[in-house]
Amino acid sequence: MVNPKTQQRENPRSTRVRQVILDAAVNLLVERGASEVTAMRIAQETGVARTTIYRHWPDQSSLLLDTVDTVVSPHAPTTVTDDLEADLVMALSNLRARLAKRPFRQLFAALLTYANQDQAFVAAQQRFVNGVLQQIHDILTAAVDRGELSSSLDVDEACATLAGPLFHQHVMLRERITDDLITSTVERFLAPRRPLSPETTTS
Amino acid sequence: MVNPKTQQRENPRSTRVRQVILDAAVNLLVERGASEVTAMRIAQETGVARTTIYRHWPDQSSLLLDTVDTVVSPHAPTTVTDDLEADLVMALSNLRARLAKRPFRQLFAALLTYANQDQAFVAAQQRFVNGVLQQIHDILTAAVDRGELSSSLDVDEACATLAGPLFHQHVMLRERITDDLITSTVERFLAPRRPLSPETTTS
DNA sequence: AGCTTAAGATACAGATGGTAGCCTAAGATC
DNA sequence: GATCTTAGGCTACCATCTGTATCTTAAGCT
Repeated sequence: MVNPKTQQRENPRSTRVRQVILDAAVNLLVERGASEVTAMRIAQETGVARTTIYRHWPDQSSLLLDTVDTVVSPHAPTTVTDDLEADLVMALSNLRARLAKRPFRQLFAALLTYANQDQAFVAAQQRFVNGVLQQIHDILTAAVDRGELSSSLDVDEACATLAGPLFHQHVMLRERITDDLITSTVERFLAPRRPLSPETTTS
Repeated sequence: MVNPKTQQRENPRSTRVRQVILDAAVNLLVERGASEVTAMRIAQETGVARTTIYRHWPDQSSLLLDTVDTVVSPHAPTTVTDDLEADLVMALSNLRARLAKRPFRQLFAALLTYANQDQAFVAAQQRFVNGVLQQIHDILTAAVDRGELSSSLDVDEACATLAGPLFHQHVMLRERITDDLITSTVERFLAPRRPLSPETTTS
């Protein structure tokens, strides 16, 4: 909401209090869901006066938006080797781990719900999903750059092909993502792009 | 909530009123989102007394659960021909149409949100998603039955492979599902299962 | 026609979101 | 260190909303 950069210098007390509020908001979002991210709840959680929260954010929605953006964690740097298949399997494993971790379900549910009514949340959702896809994206573009994948490859579509099945399994079906799903997804993606299949698959 | 089958015979007035309530609830869910499915809103929408709604459903959550189940529309019967590729393209096109239609986003957002706190909604979500996947599932099992696909095929995993990319595109990214995504998804799924590729793809 | 039951209406308690105004202390300025 | 400005703490308040209790009335069964 308030952007510290554009203001002269902010009262350090304000910055501190706002941070306390945001921390509590993040915690509530992750542990209890978006509906619990309210001024009242945060006040009784932190000791900060409820009215102070309203001084920083006009309503629940804008507070939640900032909270959501805070949760969108910084992506770990992508390590790219020369083994495309191994890289992709690693990336999908990381994706699985990320989906399984705490913030994901609550955060994503909140994004979907509010994105239906507020464009700002649509943008937040896109930032979030793109962050989650970052590794896969990096690996693919690197492979294109070094000629291992055709330069005519539609990287976004490839991301959909690779990440889609995992999302489907975890978000839609709420079921476990098996190692097998990961390897076969990568395999299926890579197979037609190889000059000749080294071994016949057991399918 | 109340199951008419297990009761002797219900007052027709009650049945009528409950239907009016549910209809309004469905409409509110689809048009405004789950947060608007409240006794107050429905009362002022229908003219039914607010207290009457509480007589049928103890709280907002159970009313919403029934509402959600009402929206889960009956699946159109699946038509299976002997052209597997065409069938799958058709099924994915139907899926795309279904994702794009009104109820989907609001309904799914509601399911995700409440499934994080209430097991009953987890089950509802699974019913819903399975319904959406029904066609693909039918087509695949039929193909397995007539020997066109290996009997060792994991049908659920195949569903994930086929539907996953579409979900990814529409739900995660909120972007359009192109014809190309559909055909290439089907193509990629079918390719390694063919004895010999009839034509080389342009990838 | 009479009886049972559920809907309608009103009133109430409790929780919550958001605002206003005053007091006080943190921290900036001199 | 004294002073001043600003923002947080506190209290009170209003409006909205959920859920309950109670009474009246009418639908529909016998």
